[in-house]
Order: sequence, then C-alpha cells, then structure tokens
Amino acid sequence: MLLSDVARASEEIAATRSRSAKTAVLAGVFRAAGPDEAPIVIPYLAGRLPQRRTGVGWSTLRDVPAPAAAPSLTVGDVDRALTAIAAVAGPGARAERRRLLDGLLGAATEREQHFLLRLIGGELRQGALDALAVEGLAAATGAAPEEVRRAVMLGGSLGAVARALLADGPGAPAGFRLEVGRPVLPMLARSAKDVDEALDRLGPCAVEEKLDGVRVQVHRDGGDVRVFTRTLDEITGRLPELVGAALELPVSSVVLDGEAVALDAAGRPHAFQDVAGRVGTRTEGAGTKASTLPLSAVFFDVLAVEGRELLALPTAERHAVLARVVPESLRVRRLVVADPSDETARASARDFAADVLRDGREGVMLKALDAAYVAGRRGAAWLKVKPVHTLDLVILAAEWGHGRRHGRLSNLHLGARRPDGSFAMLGKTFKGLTDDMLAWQTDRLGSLAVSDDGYVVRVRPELVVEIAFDGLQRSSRYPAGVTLRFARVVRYREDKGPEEADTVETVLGFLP
DNA sequence: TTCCGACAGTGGGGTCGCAAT
DNA sequence: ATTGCGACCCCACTATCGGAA
Repeated sequence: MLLSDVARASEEIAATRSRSAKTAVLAGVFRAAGPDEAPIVIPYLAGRLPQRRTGVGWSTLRDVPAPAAAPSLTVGDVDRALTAIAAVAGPGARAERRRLLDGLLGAATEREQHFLLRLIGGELRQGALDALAVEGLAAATGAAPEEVRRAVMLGGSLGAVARALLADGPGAPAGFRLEVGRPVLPMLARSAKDVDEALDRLGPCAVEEKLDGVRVQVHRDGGDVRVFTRTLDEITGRLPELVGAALELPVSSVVLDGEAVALDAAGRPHAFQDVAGRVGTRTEGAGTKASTLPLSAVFFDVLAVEGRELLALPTAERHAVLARVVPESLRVRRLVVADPSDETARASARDFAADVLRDGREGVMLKALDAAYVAGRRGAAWLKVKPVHTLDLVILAAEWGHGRRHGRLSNLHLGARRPDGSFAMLGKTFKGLTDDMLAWQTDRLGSLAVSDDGYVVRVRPELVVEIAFDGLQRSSRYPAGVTLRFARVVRYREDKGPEEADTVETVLGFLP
C-alpha cells in the first residue's frame, strides 16, 4: 500500500465531520491493507506511530526538504525509515536523525509530507483517533465493534487485534482476555462539583481518598512483577519499592490498580512534582533529592487474582477481594455510603472528604458499588471531587489560536497585581472558553493591543478575568516562583478594574 | 423531539535524559 | 556547566455526532 493512499484517506477523513463517514473511509483503507500493512496503517490513521518514540519533534520538523514529484513510498518504507530513526543514539545522533528524516521526507510528495509531518509531530488532527479506528477495523472485518473495542482495551494494541482479526476472522477479538503481565487500559473518572452532586448521580457508592501521584498498574505473576503507567509504559525498573511490596502480598498472581505516592514520616503526601520527578528518574541514586524520594503504593482496585479475571464483578465485590489480598496500609482509605438518601450517611461522606483534605489529599473519588471495571473508559461510575479555588487576574497578553481557534486570540497570559502596580505573570490558560467568549475576547483584546509579533499579542493590563485552579506549584519560569495548576477561565469580570485584581500576596496565600 | 455518552481538539506546567553548545 | 529538545507525568474544558430516551 502506498503512503499516498493513506494520506489521501486522512484528508477525506478530515474533510467530513460525520463520524460514520470517517469510519467508512477508515474501513475502506483497512480492507485494502495487506496483513503486513494493517498493523502499520491502522495506527497511522489513529494518529499514532508503532514506534512510539522517534526522537523527532517539532523542532526537527521545522525544516523540510523539497518534495518528490510522484508518490513512490509504501507504508512499509515509511515504517522501516522511522524504526531506523528511532534507533539512532549517541554522539552525532541529531545530525544522523536529520539525515534519515530528510531522506524520508525527500521521497515524499507534498501531500505525503503534509501527512507525515503531522503524524510524526503527533498532531494529525483529522477528527479520528483510536475510537474511530476501532469502529473502522470492526466494519472492515465484520467483527462486532464492542468486541473489538474490548479486545483493544484488554491489552491487545490496535495492531495486535488487527493481526488476530486477519489471521482468525471476526471471532478473534472474543479470544482476548486479561493476561497477567500485559497491561490493561485503566478505567478513568469524570468530575463532579461536590460530594453531594456525586452522591446524587451515583446512588450507593464508596468514597475514597484521592492521592496526587502517578497512576500505576501492578502485575505479579509468581516472582515476576511488572509496573505500568496510565499510558501503559512499563516503569518496573524505576519503582523497586513497588516491586518489593507486590512480592510480599499473600498471593501468587494478581493485577492491582493504584497510585504511586510519596508520604513523609507523618503520613502526609509530598507534592506531585516530587513524585513525578522520582518516577521519571531512570538512573539509580543520581544524588538529587527527587531520585532518592522513597515511593509507596496505595491500591484501590484489583482486576485479577490467582488466574481469575474480576473486571465484570461489581465494585463492591472487587473491593472485598482487594481487602483480602492487600493489607490495609497499602489500600486507600474508604467509606461506603450504602444509602445516599440518608442525610446522616451524606454528612459522614462530607466529613470524610473534609478529613482527607486536611491530611493533604487531593480530594475524593466516589465509585458506584454496582459498577464493573470498564477498561479504557471514562465512565459515569467513577466521579472525582477536588476543591476548586478562584482568583481575579489581569490579562497581560494572548496568543493566536490554532486549528478551530485559528484567527482567534486563545491562550491568555495571566498576571497578579504587585504593590507597585505592575503585574507578575502566573501562567497561561486556554480552557473554559466558549466560541462566543473567544470571539468576544479577540475583539476586546484587539482594542487593548500594544504589540503583535504574529504569535503573541501584548495588551494594556486592563481586562480582569476570574480563573479557577486546583492549587499552586513551584515554578522556575514565572517571577513569583509559583504557577497555577490546571488554570481555566470561569468568566470575565468587566465589573472590576485591574486595580481590584488579586495580588501576588493573595496568590501566595494558597500555598499549602 | 430532546437528551446525553463518547470523542476529539486545544492547549497548560514540570521534570528527566540526552546531545549539543 | 548550561541549554534546548523530546518524551511523558499530571490534566480541564467545549463542541459535536449520533444513538438513547
């Protein structure tokens, strides 16, 4: 199969907003792909590379050689080239990657280059990713879409499921099971405003403390332990403490879902930044603070034990198994609310949430007691509740948006007032803006503009905006030494002048 | 007919490893 | 020793399609 066929399909997919039409195009390409090509073409049209890491990013992709006149590249050629690029390392690596990349791009037509640049850059933006690729694969092979989805989530990558479908026919996805040692896409949560809203939405549920760390899935098969992240990267070698803890459990085979965290002597959690730094450290005992921070795990779910898959069991039953398999010190704190219509029970849930916040936790998770573990889905059965803070800040500048925000001022630079009347930038946000707000702010900020370099528009610091955020984190980039975590726009405050905006002092009051 | 679940897009900050400077 | 890039940890929110109610 030629790369140009794939590039043309991607253009067709991007050209329609109809998901069924996108799926039809995907199915057509997958049908035409040979057995060796399908495991390459399917990830490509899901916007991903089978290589995952190539060492090539936006900077390398800035300079592009002249395009070829006619298409000649096959998807196999592209895959081999990218595998070679990903393997480059050591002194001179940059130049060698550059050389190999130029060879690939130089053999591509303009249309193919356009596709490759966005694919390698991780910004295909054709309105279809994994979910529609799954639909397309099901349509192409006659398999049931829900079965294909389940097989992919259970650890077959898209490519692996495609191979099985081509080899064994439409029944193949049903053969995929959870296997100890092969990671499953973790179940995700939605947000709720507060505990009461969550209780109303869920009915009988468990309330759990939510710790701010790194999601981990721990597989133990006898003496063999493997640890995976939320995106299924293996990090076993970086978390020897968790491996040790898993080996001490009174089982021979288990799959656990939990969080890697760092607790101090008093049991209070360290900042997320410190946990992430430690998890990201590959070299042992590098001497920095982060690399020596001891980690521990808190588990909140069990997906399999002693060869038995538990995904379909209701939450309450999985929790019962978890309590048998994992000692209390390695489990999240939990309160069961059997009857959310009982005001006493609701009050105890609110108290529980307040308690865990006092102990430095990030918030709480509420989980419906009757829900199965739905791998890879952000279902309505798990709800997270975190406290939200707000500040009134001044817009210092705005950046021109991309994609559907092209031509609109999008990303806002936010500042807090200093005593001398100047402003300290605290970070940026593009979140929470409706199309109407984008149109309005483009116009309004345009009238306040003092400069525009085509990327950033600086404005007179006069417009006040209410910003919600989850907390502060330390920053070496911004002048106050802190930045806002997960900042998003709530509303414009045209009733306030910049002299009424919140001060740096007020901001620093949010430090823990 | 209206509602709502699932998806994709639009980007945010920090930190580490590695190669280049 | 410092800097820049790439990769990956955390993520919120809105718009839209299409099936459910």
